[in-house]
Amino acid sequence: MQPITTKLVKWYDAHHRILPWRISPSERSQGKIADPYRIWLSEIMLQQTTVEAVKPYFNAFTKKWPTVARLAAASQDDVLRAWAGLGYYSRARNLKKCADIVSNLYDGRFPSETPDLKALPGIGDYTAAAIASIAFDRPVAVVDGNVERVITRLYAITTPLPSAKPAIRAKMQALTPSERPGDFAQAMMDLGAGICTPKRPACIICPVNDNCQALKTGEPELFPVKAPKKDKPVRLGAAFVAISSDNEIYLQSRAETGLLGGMAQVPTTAWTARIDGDTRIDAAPFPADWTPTGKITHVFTHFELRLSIYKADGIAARPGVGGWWVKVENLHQEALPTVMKKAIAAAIPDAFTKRRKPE
DNA sequence: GACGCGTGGCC
DNA sequence: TGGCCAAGCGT
Repeated sequence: MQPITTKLVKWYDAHHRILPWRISPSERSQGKIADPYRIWLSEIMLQQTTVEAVKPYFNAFTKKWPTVARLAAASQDDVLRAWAGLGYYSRARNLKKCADIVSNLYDGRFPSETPDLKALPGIGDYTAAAIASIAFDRPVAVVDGNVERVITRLYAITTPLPSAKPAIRAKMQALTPSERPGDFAQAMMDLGAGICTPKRPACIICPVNDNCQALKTGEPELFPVKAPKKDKPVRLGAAFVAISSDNEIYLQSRAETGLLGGMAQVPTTAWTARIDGDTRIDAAPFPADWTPTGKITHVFTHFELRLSIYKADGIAARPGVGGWWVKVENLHQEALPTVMKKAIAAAIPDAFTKRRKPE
């Protein structure tokens, strides 16, 4: 019987996904070489984010900024505007920082060894290994959520995550070949994404079902075992959509770090857990006829936000405290996170009616 | 090691 | 429908 590694690479040759940032085995045989810039960009975007969500952003970014030097020449605000909607905005801030370093200190060439890669902003254990493996053929263990699931099932590891991570990494390192380590890593991730899925895995067509200890238990879905998660608190607040007589709305910049750091917002109260369930308008950005116009709910990773939306129409004086006014039809050019688009849409239902993915 | 950090799709 | 999940990182 062939080893697991061999089976998976053969399976990858026959069944790999076609992705905008991927050089397939057949393309490589025709001389195509992986571009570390595109591998890096895709890996940053793919952190905790689905392939389908990433594709349009990846295409927009590479069209706008074909090289790391071009990305380094952009402003952080340009990058945040292009990233708006993709989430985890510290990734975009670190993306720009990393591009600056690679462009200026590394002469535009990404380092190929994992310690050097890990030293760059936004690149941790997983991403350093992925770039070293996929772009530079280094035989390092690439461990993401897919690999954790595949490995814990192959070996029926019952230790809960994250405690099991060292054991998972050791198993992955032992499987990783010196020939085509990048294709092997991508084979593990494609297997996890398409066959060895969290729910209802397709074990019947899995190329390594003979090797799977979890399948032998009869309940492969029970792997990986995870530590219980905490419940989400609810936070409350109010947001203020000011509309001028010229059909502009008032935006502000959020603080550079923390939640939605550097992104745009409409004025808002603090978001606090309160037992009275009420919000007040004494924190409005300027005096106006603030009218309740709806409520929105938005679920972040670690809390649920319920915002009461207030609207004021026909403001002529255009007062403000350090923000700016934007025509409603130009709102899509701003670095507005989804929660703020929801808040604005509560006051102006057709503000974002045209589907705006990136660009 | 635990926590802060977005968003959209799925059942 | 709401809880779960998706190619994690920084502190």
